[in-house]
Amino acid sequence: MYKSKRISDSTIHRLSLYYRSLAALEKSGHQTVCSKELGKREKLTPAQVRKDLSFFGSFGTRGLGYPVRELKDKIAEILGINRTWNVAIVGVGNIGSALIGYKEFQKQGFHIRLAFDNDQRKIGSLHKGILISDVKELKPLLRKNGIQMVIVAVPAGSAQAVVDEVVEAGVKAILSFAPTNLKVPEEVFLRTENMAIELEHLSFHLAKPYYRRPARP
Amino acid sequence: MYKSKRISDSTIHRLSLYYRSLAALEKSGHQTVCSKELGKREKLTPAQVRKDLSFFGSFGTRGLGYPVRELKDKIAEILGINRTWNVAIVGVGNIGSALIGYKEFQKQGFHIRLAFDNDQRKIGSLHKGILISDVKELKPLLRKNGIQMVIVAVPAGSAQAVVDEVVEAGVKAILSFAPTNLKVPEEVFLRTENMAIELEHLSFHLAKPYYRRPARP
DNA sequence: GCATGTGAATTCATTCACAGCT
DNA sequence: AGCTGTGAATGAATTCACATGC
Repeated sequence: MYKSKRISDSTIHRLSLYYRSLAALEKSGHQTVCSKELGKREKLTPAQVRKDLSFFGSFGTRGLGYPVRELKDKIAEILGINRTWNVAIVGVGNIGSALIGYKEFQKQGFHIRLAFDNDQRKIGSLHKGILISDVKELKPLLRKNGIQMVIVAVPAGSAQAVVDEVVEAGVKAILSFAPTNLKVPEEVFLRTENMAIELEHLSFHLAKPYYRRPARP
Repeated sequence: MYKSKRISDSTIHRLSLYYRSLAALEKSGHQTVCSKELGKREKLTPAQVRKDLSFFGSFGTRGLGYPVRELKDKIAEILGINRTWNVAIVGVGNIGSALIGYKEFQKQGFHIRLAFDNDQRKIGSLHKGILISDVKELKPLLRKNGIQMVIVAVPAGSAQAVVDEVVEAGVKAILSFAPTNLKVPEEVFLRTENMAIELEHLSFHLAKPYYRRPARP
């Protein structure tokens, strides 16, 4: 039962995977699913699935498995995606503009409410239905629109300045695509994504195949 | 000296981080750096830095630290980014077109040579200097152009079919942005990125602040 | 003295294995 | 019988601590 143990990033990540499998199972009409089946779909052991879920409660029935619909809803609640979030994007370059149009975000309840840039040619124009505002207006607009998450997609050189403003506006969650280290206060949650690093994993494995890890069970 | 131990994904990831810090240090004229300083920049312990590097050799000098330039070059060699790679992108939608224009890839030696789509309106047109080919031509064109890595940025529904073709063309490294589970043979290295999952980490922490992990040392 | 490189110790994550419920 | 939930066991990653060399 509901333990107050520290939850690891990998557990959260796997919850997201379970959520997607459960959504697919629900669509195909499954009522229940067992940890073995769920694990098979995500290439994880049944024990891993059960352990992950056990951090948050007991959602299954012995002998039967888990109710698909209920477990999906429960995970949505845990992940905080049983509601909508107001998101802003700073930087409407390559990545920023791609994310504005990214359908998956809408589907999961992440609504892009605002977009910012510092390029006068972009400011004031519409991009996929979103008005692009001047980044000078960042702080007041974040506040006024009740933005809860900000995606930073500006060049490395301007990222820290943007992040500082975002923090000052009271936003507690930031996802950065700028390839640089950023400082935020303790209470702000920051994740940094770097697409180039993903490709470096590939090149590492191509360059040094003998380091390659064996396939998961 | 050079141990043949299995290298974890997290170690590879950190090598990429070190590489970036070293590049910055080199630019600012530093000749040497110690594990403490490098660790501080990446929010890691000095021991972690030394251990990571020790998997691949001994690059430092006791009492002094590591030679910035040399260590950077060594890591580039380990990561396989001391050379260029031929990359193709399949799917010129939001994500795909963003990646075609993503400057960091070029900088790291990842050259986007080909782009594919199934939309007749896009096929034959230029996108940021890259000709968009018909995805029907995928297999022969990958072969003819010596493509070593493929980035899959198509909708979930068509991703497996694309991946199958890519595998048949002999490509051994795939980075997928499709939000779905993909099957590849043992010898093909596949990584799946999911932007929505990144946002779910944020919402998890916003929704349940009491689960939040303490800041790293 | 200073900082690396590395076994040993520790912490964290995963898997095992089984009691307990349906 | 079938499958969950969970302590115990194992395995992996990180940190400690110190011998070694500049």
